[in-house]
Amino acid sequence: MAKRSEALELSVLGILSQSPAHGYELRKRMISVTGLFKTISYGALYPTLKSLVERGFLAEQDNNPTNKYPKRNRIVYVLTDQGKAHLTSLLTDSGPDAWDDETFAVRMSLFAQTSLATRLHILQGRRSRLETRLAELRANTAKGRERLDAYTLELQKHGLDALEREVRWLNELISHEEAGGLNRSSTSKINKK
Amino acid sequence: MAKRSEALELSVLGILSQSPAHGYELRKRMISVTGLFKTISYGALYPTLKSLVERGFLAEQDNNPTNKYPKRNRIVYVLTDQGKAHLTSLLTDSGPDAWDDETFAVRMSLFAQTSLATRLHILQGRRSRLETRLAELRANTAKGRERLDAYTLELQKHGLDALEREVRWLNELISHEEAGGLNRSSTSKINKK
DNA sequence: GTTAGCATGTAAGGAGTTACATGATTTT
DNA sequence: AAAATCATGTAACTCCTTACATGCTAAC
Repeated sequence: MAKRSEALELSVLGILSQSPAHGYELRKRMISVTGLFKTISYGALYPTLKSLVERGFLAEQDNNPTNKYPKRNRIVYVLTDQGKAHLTSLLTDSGPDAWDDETFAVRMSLFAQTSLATRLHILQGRRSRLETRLAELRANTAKGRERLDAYTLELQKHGLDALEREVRWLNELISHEEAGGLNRSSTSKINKK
Repeated sequence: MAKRSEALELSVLGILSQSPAHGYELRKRMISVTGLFKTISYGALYPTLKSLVERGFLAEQDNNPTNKYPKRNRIVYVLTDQGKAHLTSLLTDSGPDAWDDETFAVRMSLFAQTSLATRLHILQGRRSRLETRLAELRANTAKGRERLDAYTLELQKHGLDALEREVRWLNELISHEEAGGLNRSSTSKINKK
């Protein structure tokens, strides 16, 4: 249970850990990070915020995010200490959900707040998840012989290609981590050409 | 409304247009084509089949798909004439839903049953959808300057790269279509290197 | 003979979208 | 002053997953 909701909550907590924000703004920031994949409707966002407040993870700052825009009926949300602790624990105990397409991106965008061990755990888990998919698809392609038409073949080829590419990318990220993390080494070596 | 359901129904009808099958088998075939992206649970599949039967698009062949496995309580589904017509019309009048990630793959896997005009329409629609996303992301990246950490940047770069790659792929597919379709020309020119 | 895989189905519940409802503020 | 955009929220509805319930057949 709680599959996507975990990803949503995680990204809300993650963004708020960087700076407080109100719902409308939150959504835009979410799109810019996770937006490669999905957008979230207010019908999902506001109830989530409400629930996080009820559980003590967020507090409603009645106004002023320290900058522009005088006053309005905006509600600025801030992480509570409990919320920070919750975020840390979510980030640390990553179950197999963390290898999912949607969740992985959110988690990686929060890597800066995690330990090397956690990062490696997630990257390797993701890689092995993709390798399993890859193996299944290849077995299928080889065995199948289901006289597929040119279009379906092209589609499969493209999908396979994208998967292989992501695995290579993960391999590079893992090497970098093992050599001290992305922060330390030059990032330009990845995806250089 | 009916967003995913359309994709589900489309892929059921599409697969059955190639040959009759029962639910269990159908699901496996679905995974092999669309499986790059998602799998479907029986809790979704069987009710869908039921509904398609009720609407007259499918008929239940009580037994025997002409081959092995003597008899069992398997239900083999066949497209009715109405179902064929429905499939054709779904394939032809493709609204903006057809550019969605999930739906696009299903539709492309059925390209062999469509006209050149339909194929071009979908490929171009998909491309312009991706180009819009791309433009938004780039604008965001350029303007933002939200001092993102190395991990988030790497993630964005990878996402951008994948998007650009898909656009190039679509461009090649479109050229090939304009030159007579994938069937006619050598497919090896695409994704050769 | 018992485990593993084939095969179908339903009920409860989760998670999110769409559509609606409302109002302030900024831009034209 | 109208239009666009910012901003929050709720209720109904849709679609799907999970968990359960059932039974056959093949393999070990």
